[in-house]
Amino acid sequence: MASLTVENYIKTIFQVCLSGDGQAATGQLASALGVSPGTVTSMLKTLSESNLVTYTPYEGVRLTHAGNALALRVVRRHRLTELFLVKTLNMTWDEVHEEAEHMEHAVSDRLIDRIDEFLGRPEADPHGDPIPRSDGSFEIPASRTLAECGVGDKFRLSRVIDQSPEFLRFLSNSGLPLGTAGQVVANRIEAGIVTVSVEGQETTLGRAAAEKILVTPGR
Amino acid sequence: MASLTVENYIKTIFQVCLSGDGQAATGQLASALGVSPGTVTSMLKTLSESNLVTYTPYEGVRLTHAGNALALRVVRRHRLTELFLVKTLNMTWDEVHEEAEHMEHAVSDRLIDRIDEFLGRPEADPHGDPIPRSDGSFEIPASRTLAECGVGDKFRLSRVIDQSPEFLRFLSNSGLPLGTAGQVVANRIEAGIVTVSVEGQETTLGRAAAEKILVTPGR
DNA sequence: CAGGTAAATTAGGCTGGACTACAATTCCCA
DNA sequence: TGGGAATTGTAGTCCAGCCTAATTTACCTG
Repeated sequence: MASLTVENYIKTIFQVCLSGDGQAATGQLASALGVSPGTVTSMLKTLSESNLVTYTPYEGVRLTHAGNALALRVVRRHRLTELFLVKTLNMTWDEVHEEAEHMEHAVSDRLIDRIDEFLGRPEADPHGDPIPRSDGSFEIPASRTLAECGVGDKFRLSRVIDQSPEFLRFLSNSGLPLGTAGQVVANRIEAGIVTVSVEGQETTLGRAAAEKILVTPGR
Repeated sequence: MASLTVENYIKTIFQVCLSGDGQAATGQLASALGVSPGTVTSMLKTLSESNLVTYTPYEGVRLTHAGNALALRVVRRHRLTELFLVKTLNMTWDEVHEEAEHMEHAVSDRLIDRIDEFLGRPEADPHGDPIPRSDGSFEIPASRTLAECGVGDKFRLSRVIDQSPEFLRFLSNSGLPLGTAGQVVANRIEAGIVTVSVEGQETTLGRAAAEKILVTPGR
């Protein structure tokens, strides 16, 4: 049985690998986990001995098949927990991450499967993050960032990368919850802004914010 | 912030104290927690230094005010979690204890308060165990064991002490879920059995089983 | 009231997971 | 292409929790 610490390392390696070149560097893990680089190095050896990762000193770490499977289980627990809290208790998308961060290590896979069934086998969590399935399969739907859209593009807001409570609350307050349909009315690279129109209402976002929002082509 | 281990020690001390003379012995804690006696002794010193317990070597341990408050918070989290799982996912009373055992350390008090509200501030969990309130108050309703009832007594099944899945399933299968109303038709101390009638159906229990079932006077 | 037994404590040791300080490596640029 | 900066790795230390074995205490009974 993987310890809470091991699960967190594996999950973090998974996320860093996904958002980069498929490898995770010691320093990235150290800052993501809030521990010192030396601690990460020694843990990577441990994980390597457990055959959860392949580790090449001074180069990086990547998940083995077993490591990937564990990461997907942890991510699945996290995301289904988030959605469960939203659906049952009417919690908001900015509240659930913190709770799920702890609960993901405490709920059994059996319980998670029941939650999955109760929720009707959802594909995504409240932030639009795809949910790994119980058979270990995992697909990331195609999408692009709002910053990549051209003027006139119609879109549907499908996923939010920056999940800080502040950003999520900003989106809610701006009438931009998940699933929102809209159209890009301006995208000025020089000025670093993107303006969208949603139900007649225009909102302007900085480029950094627009890059944290994923969209699919709108209707 | 109390560690998972500390929370488990405090909760166990609480339970042992309640079911006995208000003190917990080292050996009782060791077997309840599944650790060696020596381990308990050293942990009791730690807890004592944190002012969660008062510890007298060779005599026993009892909770301080702070220790009692912590125990009630853990018990509250456990019991509300159990009821939440039963209400939302239709889990059965023999399934939820194990899950709650882990989740009680992972859910925040804020989340628990929302669950409490969602459930309508219930008084008892699926086994009839009373739920400590958020203000720290805690009352144990008066009751007696089925073994203490006399022939002819009408009762309502209010709480089950033995919460092993096997026993709970036995009760369910015997038509004796929580809340069942019935009447004692025999109580033979020499034979060590108690026979009850529920909706015309008679069931005979051993004395040990009858002592694990609490009842309130029926209508 | 002496001695045996059961329970509790002490002593010493181990492992997981963290730290700091220092050494090695890699990278990048002049 | 050499050298400094940034990144990694190594070594040694610490603490929480656990163990076993040896010792001490408390209690009970003859």
